[in-house]
Amino acid sequence: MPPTPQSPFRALADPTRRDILKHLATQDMTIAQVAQNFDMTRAAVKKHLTVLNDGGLITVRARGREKINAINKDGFAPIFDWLSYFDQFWDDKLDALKSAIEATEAKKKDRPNDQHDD
Amino acid sequence: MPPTPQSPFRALADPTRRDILKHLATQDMTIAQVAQNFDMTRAAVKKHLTVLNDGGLITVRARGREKINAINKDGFAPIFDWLSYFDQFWDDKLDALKSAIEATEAKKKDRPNDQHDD
DNA sequence: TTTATATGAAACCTTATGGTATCATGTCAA
DNA sequence: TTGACATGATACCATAAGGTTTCATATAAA
Repeated sequence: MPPTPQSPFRALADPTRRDILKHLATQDMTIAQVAQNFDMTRAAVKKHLTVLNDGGLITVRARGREKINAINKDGFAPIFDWLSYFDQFWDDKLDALKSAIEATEAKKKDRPNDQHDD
Repeated sequence: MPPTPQSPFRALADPTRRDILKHLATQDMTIAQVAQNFDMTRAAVKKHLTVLNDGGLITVRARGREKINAINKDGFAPIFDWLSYFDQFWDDKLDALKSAIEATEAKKKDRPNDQHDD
């Protein structure tokens, strides 16, 4: 079944799903691994992962009987695109973000191999 | 009653509310004015405006019997803050955004009164 | 003051959402 | 092959969400 495309905004609406993304940002994880971080059943976590996948915010690949969930940075593009519509109203916010980006890049220059592992 | 603080992410989850924000970006509007742009009752639009207000994405001020709804750019800060957590994983996306910011700023310098219409 | 207008609020309906429990299926390991 | 394990899928439940209608209230205009 092809993943039902849906707005990533809906996927971000739930705090549990936002938490899941933060966990997945540190490393790719199986469903069970994700579920370990939450006080709910694996089935519930799996549902959240389905919504995140439908929203394009994660990708899922099989590894034997396991499903490896990984953050999909490209899936966030629609969010940035939508936010950019407001650019002209938010110059100060964007300036701050721009500074943050530059700070991040400077940090990376210091530690070029700061990577997450799978 | 103080507006119930809530996640702006939830406020952005609904496409109608995202549309409302685009309209409010062009000009402040009364509830009735906002409702004119949608094929639903004023009461339904008012509910959406309440959610947007709870999420901090708009402000509401009274003008006589009217309520003027205005976009609240500061309300988007939590969204940028949250997204910035992922900076280290998204450098290319952020680079693109940075370019977009710079392009926007250059454009503003050229046409300081550039306004979009829907 | 009377009437029209703009909003507020409540009751109600339908569907979506977030959760559970249970069972089926596919894959790994003895 | 057999048993354990990771996931898939379904049924079910309670509540939230998005919408309507209706009525109340506050302000504007005659």
